[in-house]
Amino acid sequence: MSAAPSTSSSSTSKKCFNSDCVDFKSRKGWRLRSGEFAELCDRCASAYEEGRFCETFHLSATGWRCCDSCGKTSNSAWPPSFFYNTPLSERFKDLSVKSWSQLAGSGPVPWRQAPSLFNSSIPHSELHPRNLYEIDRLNPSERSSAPSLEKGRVEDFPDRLVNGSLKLGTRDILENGNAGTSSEEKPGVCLGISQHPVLKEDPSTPQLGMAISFASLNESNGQIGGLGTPLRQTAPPLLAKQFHGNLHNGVDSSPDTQIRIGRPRADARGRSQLLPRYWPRFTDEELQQISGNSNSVITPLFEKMLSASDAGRIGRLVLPKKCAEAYFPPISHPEGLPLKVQDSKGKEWVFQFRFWPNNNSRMYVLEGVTPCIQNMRLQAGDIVTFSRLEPEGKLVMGFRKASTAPSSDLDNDTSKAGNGVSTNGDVELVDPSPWSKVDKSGYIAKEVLEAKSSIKKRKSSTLGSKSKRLRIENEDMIELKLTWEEAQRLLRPPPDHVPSVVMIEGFEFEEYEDAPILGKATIFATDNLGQKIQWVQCEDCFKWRKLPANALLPSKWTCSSNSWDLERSLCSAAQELTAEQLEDLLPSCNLVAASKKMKAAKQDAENEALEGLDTLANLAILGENEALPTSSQATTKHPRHRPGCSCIVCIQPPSGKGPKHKQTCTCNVCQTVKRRFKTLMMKREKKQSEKEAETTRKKQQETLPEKLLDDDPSPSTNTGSSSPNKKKVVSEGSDDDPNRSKSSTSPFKGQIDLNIQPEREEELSPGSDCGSMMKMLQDARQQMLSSDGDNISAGNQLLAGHGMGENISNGISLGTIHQESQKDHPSAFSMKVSASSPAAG
DNA sequence: GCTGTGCATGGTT
DNA sequence: GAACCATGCACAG
Repeated sequence: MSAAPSTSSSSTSKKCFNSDCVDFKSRKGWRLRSGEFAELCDRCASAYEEGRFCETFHLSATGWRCCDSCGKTSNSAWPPSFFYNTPLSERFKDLSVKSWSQLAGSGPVPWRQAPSLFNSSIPHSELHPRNLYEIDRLNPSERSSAPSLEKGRVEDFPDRLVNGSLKLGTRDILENGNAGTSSEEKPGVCLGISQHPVLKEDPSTPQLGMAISFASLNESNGQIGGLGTPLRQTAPPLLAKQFHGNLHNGVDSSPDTQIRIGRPRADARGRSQLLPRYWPRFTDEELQQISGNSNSVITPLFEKMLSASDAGRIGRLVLPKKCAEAYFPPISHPEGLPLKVQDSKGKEWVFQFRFWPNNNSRMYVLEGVTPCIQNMRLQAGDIVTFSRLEPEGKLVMGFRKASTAPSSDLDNDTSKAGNGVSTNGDVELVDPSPWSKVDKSGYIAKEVLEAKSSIKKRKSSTLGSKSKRLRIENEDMIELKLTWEEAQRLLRPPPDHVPSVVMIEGFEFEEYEDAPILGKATIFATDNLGQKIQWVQCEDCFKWRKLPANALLPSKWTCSSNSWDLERSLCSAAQELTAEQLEDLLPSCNLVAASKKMKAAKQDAENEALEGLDTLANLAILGENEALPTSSQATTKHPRHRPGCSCIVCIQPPSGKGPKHKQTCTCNVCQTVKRRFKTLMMKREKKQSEKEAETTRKKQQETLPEKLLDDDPSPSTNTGSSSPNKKKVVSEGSDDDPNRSKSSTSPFKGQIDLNIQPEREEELSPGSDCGSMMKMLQDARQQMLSSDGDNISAGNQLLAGHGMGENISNGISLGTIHQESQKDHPSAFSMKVSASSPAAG
């Protein structure tokens, strides 16, 4: 076997991709892994188009070659191929008699056992939905215009009868290389296959318990097509377009046949039957993960975004009909079959694959998936992928969290980034919940953009198609709330890159030639020396650190990353910024709180305390008379919870009349509430004391002449605008260290009353038992919402400064942010905050 | 009353 | 308008 490797980079050369060729390139060949096309000379291009090259991709030796393993006898100097446009006749010439004998003896083969496009290196955008059957029906001349046949749907699914011998035969075929057929030689393959409607229930159809193996084997080796002897006579031109990718899946069992982990790859046959949203969009990493270190070939079958029903507790995963019929064993009885599925970790699950009669059709479901879904920590909006390992034939169920799910709409390389949102840690910008993730996949962006400008038209997406059900409900749209300005702050140009600024609807937008970087939100300022700096908050200790203004930070930043100030590279180091300074900085940067809140939303659901606080706050906000979603719904929809979560949040009944917490309760939730409340109160006190001090000072200045006459040193006559109790607070002085424990003169005297209402100092008493924690939170929120901006900011800033802003309940924090955003940025992204909205619930 | 099952309904493509 | 499919809902255990 010779190799004439040439890489995609050859595009810079004028030489043909085939290094053995001295001609100059002039035509495009197959798609390279790089996404470019191999550029070929006429001669090589013709050879390529005629299929005179190895159809097995050899990972270890890129480029063209002749391959003994797959039986190609083409000019050794000419390249292997992805079998793109390979005439069937060429392929079938390579079939060994042995293979066909075996095939003949294997009986009818489901159409789905036909060749597959697995491991195609052709991006989805290059793959036209086309199933084998369709392809099979094409004659060579038609193949050249295959795309025009896109709509040539196959009305009748091929029979999926399978018998036990088929598997062996199939495998044999696979192991013996190409088992393709040509229209000339095996004209009956497709016809025979297709003559049986898929829904035809043939009682004689063998019911294979773990039939995946056979199906997979067959399917993974497209060449097999309908292999029954009678079908051979009618085999249509096979395996043309579907082999955008190499056919090596199982075709070539030679040692050098290797999995090519490439993205995306799929079975064109299957895909042609499937809606695009079910097309498998595996990344290399995913495939690699599935395959592990084995030499198994992965056959991506399909994927599906989990609906609420799928991810719910019912444990029924509705399978796309065509996927089920294409890739799963045929079932003729509603009871279905048990199906072994291996997850990406190698754990094996057994689901019941069955169907329900439905409108003269069927609904296919996998039952019993709840444990698996929970094990994978999947939620509605996440994507489950089904693939098959060859030659084992194992069905593998993978998953892709919505946060990293490639856009099901984008068939381009951007899909890897997924959802149009960078996955490089920036997902924290949005809520990690499935719904928010759904959001991320385009909906929020769409809505935001629509709301803010007409920059981009709404993109219909798979998600959009499911919009009614998957669309974020108002009450779920709680996390992302950024103004353009804020969003701009998050965008950083790549280092040493100066963005150009464009004006859109009165807003300045920085345009980056290269993709901007979503960095950690920081506060830019100028230090005493007049130097531009930025303040960044440590993810761990929440202390603010001063960094050079040009420091480009990752979305997650901790003190340990502080290479600019080694003395403060530890969380234990004191914060340079005083509370006052921080306070001065923060009002203009609620972005910080917002971003942190979003970041918190991304945090794993393990932080029960914080979650509990959120929900408790929500409960308080909504009021006990306002219904929350049922516990199950909450579990499903709560941004930070997963189905089955039994934390205090998720177990809250719809009425909110969940478990009450006593003052002595020391659960995480209560402790967190206490801690936050304490901090909040400290901040308030401080604020008030400052106000009072300021007022007093002014008053004193105003009354100074009088004071000269009046020896009364008491400031008791001051202010009037402040609470009568403030004098006492003033006397206590402010506390620059928000972490410092409250002074003994606090109304709480070291004891936090979970039932108090923070803003009503007259009600602040240790013994107060006037309300529940929920009521407290509710009042707190109401106060914050009804307070002036300063108070709002104070509360928000305090919490943000303590790294809690992000953990405030949605209602509180969002309400706050919303208000400020509306105030400061009339065109702020107005992500609904119905969770905290009075209209909600 | 809860849960699971099977089917029906209705939105979406 | 048909097919698909997410979800609702009645019913049984």
